[in-house]
Amino acid sequence: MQTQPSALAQALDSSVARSLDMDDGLRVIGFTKSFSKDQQIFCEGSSTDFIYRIVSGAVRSVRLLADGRRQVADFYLPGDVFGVELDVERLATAEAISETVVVVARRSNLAVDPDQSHRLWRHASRELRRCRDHVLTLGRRSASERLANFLIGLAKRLERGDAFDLPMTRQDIADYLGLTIETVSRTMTQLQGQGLIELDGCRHIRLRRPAALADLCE
Amino acid sequence: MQTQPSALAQALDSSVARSLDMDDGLRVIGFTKSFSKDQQIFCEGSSTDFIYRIVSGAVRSVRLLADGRRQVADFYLPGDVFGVELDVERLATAEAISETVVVVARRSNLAVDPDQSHRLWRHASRELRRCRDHVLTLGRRSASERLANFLIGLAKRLERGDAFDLPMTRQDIADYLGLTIETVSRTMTQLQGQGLIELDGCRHIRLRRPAALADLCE
DNA sequence: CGTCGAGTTGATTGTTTTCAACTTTGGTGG
DNA sequence: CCACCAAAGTTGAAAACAATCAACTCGACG
Repeated sequence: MQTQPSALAQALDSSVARSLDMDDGLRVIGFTKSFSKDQQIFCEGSSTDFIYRIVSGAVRSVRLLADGRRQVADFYLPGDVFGVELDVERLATAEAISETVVVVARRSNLAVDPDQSHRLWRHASRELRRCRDHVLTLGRRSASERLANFLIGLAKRLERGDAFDLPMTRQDIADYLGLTIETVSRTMTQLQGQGLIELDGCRHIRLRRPAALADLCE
Repeated sequence: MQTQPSALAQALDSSVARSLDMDDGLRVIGFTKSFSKDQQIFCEGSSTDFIYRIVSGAVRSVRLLADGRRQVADFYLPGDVFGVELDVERLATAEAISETVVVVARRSNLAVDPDQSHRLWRHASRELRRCRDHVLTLGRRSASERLANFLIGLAKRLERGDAFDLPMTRQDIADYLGLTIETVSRTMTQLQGQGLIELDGCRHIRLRRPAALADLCE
């Protein structure tokens, strides 16, 4: 199964097609493509025919209200697949948070294999689960619960143990958690004051008492 | 394709198996089953092998935090299919809001037909879309924006024009919108005061200026 | 007609936002 | 290498919004 040369595929700034065996069994032949900080990967309303897997860097999925209020729907980290949707049009915009490399594949090339198709749906299903957890957080948790929950989830996904670098800015975190940047900042300080986390610069974090943090999330 | 008699199918309190041609093309042979107000249809952690379609009544999907805070993930209305998930375990509990009749079908009976399977996923996809809209609402909208958005969406789904009965209590609305019952009540009164809606009793609503309501949602 | 659950309204509190000033960080060029 | 600058982050004070606590009203049903 070869990727057809396409306008978009040819426009990709990567040169070599690479075979990629995804963790979850998704076998994809795609192209690597690099994005610089804040560069758009796809935008709301665009076609959903391409799916992506992050090689390095990080991505945010963003939606805007008419007056500019911003909601970050999700973050994607190295190894994550994103952009899998059955709808024809994208509902959100995807942007690179930092210098980011992704593998791009044409969904229609995968979907012909029912087995691959099933794996694609597994991703959509994971997405739905994350989205539902997000609803619970935004609907019913306080600022400190939101942040604690966020940090624990991030630590787990980054697989770096209890010390890691935040890939995103305070503004991104705020827009993900439905808070303001000031509230995120204050809550970070507060968690640090309680000895639950340790900040070294504003990006590097260590979870000092992960269990106590987890208690905050209920 | 016949439904196998199963422990659960036999336990259903309905007698006749009925063939149902769903609006969206889902062809299902299932059983009808009735639920009384507040009765559980399925609970968190249970198997996802059955899917449901509402014949009459209404259903809420609910998640709870450890301390009892409640989040309504979604409402389902007559004609809606719910309970379609790829995960093995259910993440939320489904409860009848009022006297409710549903058709129950075994997902594994449908999924063998790739065409039916595709239609099932269409539902999951719709669910994801609704969930993402919910995130945007809970993350970034004020109480009056949340309520206006909710009422407009409900009016559209109920297909009764601008006047309809709310199938759910204030508490359910509050738990769906991430507010308290008092805030929902006050916001209703406020929207009425602005001439945007008209309340006749606490259940019957008429949207007097749908366009102005829609403006509130941005 | 009385009771109970649901809903509304009022007063007050508390959390988060807003506005503003200040500090830190990271990158760039002298 | 250091100084400077802009962007990002923090902190403080005040305001706004929604939550909480409490009393009251409405409506359905016996």
